[in-house]
Amino acid sequence: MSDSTPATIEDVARIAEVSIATVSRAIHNPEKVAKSTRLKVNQAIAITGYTTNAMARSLRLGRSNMILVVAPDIGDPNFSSILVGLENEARSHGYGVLIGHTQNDAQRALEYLKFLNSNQAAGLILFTGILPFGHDTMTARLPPSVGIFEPVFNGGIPYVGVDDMEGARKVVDLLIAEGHRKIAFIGDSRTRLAYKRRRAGYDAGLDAAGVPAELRLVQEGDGTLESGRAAVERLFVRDTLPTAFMCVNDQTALGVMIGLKARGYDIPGDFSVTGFDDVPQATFMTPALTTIRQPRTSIGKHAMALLLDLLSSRQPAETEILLRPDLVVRNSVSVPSARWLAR
Amino acid sequence: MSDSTPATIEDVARIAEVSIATVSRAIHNPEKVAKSTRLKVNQAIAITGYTTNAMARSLRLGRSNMILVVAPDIGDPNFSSILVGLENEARSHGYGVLIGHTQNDAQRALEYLKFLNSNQAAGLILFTGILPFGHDTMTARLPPSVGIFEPVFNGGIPYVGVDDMEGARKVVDLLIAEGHRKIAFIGDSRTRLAYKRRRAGYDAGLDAAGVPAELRLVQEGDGTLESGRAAVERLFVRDTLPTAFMCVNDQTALGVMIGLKARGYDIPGDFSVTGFDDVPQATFMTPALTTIRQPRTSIGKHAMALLLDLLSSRQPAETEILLRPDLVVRNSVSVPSARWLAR
DNA sequence: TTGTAAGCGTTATCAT
DNA sequence: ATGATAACGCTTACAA
Repeated sequence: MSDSTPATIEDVARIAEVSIATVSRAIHNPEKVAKSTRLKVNQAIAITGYTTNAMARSLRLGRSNMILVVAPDIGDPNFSSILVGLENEARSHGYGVLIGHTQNDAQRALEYLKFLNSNQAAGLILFTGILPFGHDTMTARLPPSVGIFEPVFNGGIPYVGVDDMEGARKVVDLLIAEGHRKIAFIGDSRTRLAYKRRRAGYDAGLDAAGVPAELRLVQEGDGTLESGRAAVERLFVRDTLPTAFMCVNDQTALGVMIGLKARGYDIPGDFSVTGFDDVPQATFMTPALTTIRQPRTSIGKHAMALLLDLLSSRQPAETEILLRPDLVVRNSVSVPSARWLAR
Repeated sequence: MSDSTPATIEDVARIAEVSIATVSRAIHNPEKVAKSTRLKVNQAIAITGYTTNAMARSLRLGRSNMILVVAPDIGDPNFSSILVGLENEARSHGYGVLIGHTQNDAQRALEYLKFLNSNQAAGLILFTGILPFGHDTMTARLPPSVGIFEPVFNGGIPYVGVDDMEGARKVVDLLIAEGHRKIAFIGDSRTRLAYKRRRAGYDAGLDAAGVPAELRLVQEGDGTLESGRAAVERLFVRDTLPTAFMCVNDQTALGVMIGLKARGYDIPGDFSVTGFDDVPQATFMTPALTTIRQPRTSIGKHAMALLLDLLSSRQPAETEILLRPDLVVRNSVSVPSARWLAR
């Protein structure tokens, strides 16, 4: 009973007094074996504590029950919530999640490719910004894959993201509703599609409200705290100051707040500031940041579900799933300061 | 060349004009094959793009190259930094990291046990608070394992943690140096060893400074924000107020700060507050929290290294590795308020 | 130094 | 409805 080596299908077969083929069938095609036999097998399994050896199974089947999740930075707090969604969905379908951390390093990424080549992973979840393994030719060798946040390989791979444009619209609409007309946009000029979409939402929102776009109010940064602070400095040099700063992400918003405070301004008394992402720190900023929440766990869940569908090739696979982001109203937005309106 | 199915060892052997045994040897025991043969094999490998099929290898070897990491909450931001350390170390030794998320649910944990039974993982990293699989008898069935933060199964499993007592000492010493004598300790009465040790550090620090311990200043909570707030209320009912609140963790400290602010006090003007852990939000609290930093990435690295050692049974394995925590001085501590000293 | 062959635990094909 | 058996790709005695 308390054997040192784990029970194999053969042990089960011996105890149940059937062949190993029958045991295998009893497990995977119960309807193809007689009820009485099934019973015997189940008892034998209970007695032995048998579990299928996944290695042998994968070898035989030619594919594993692992999904490789590759991200540039698994230490990113944004990553972990998505991981929860990915993991839950995978587990409930009998899949395990293998994680890889590329640090945006192609060499690292290549090492993970080996997990795929060596059949250790049946599918792949790719986080934005990676797609590092070689080039187009690579696509052919890739197993069923799903991207997170953005299309990969020019749309060759389906992805799950958030409707950035809608999120940005919600922000602009709030700002407009509060009475703001001079709204700066601190963007991110890096190539992520998400950033472009947030900018598009800004443009569309202004347009819908009949507010003429002022290009001088649009500052391109790189999504870092520092670039937010720098944008404030640049804006203060011009003669046109905004009454609100709409930022491409929370990091940038934090930078903007720091820059504004350094100049002695009050938020939201003198200027309103908004972010995007709702990072964990957003609640703790002073003032607490009004921003857009990414439904992270949900993104993970959907991405994994899509991948699992791909694996069983049940569906032709949608190429894009966009989730609805929510506006989180906290304390960094109020009406435009009379100080500027007066000018 | 651009075959649809991945190359096997047989393809390599055919091209190199040797037997598959020689190929295997050329890969894993290069010194046991002639230089010229090795060359031929390497060329053939390059031509075919061969990668060892990990499934077949693991099946044959009887163990995999995966490490299962089981945590109660993989969404916890503290988890992700440790994960980075774990992952880096594993990868650099050719191991992959499989993650499991138990949500403190024994049922979930059991599902992961299957990964072990089915030979999908060669080793196990356990985060505090899990040890959910059955009881002692289980220990026998466990593969080489390492705990994080705390001993598992009464020390049956080695672990890597932080020297909590030393960390707590650093906090007390700081407080004492600033002139505090009435220092409250807001603890966590749950069974984690770490909490006991932090308390021990508090006691030792007071003792070393010749400050008599006042039991009334010690409040036991449960590590949550709410328990910090509650502790403040309880303390204010007594007649002995502290000048500083030393908290068992950052969450509790946040609760204390909220409670104090609600009563109209200034931090650190009226009271000093300290935490432990240095969670990401600590910088963003107002005031920024003075706390103890857990060397998370390093913990992960050491834990994985220890496990890998265990796997190759090179060492008798130390049962405890305690890392040195650092004091992070920010703005929540200053000298005791004259207001209280005057009393 | 190299080759032959057994066997790791499965699943699936083909008989029965 | 069930059983025998080949094959998945690899590592490692054992022989040569």
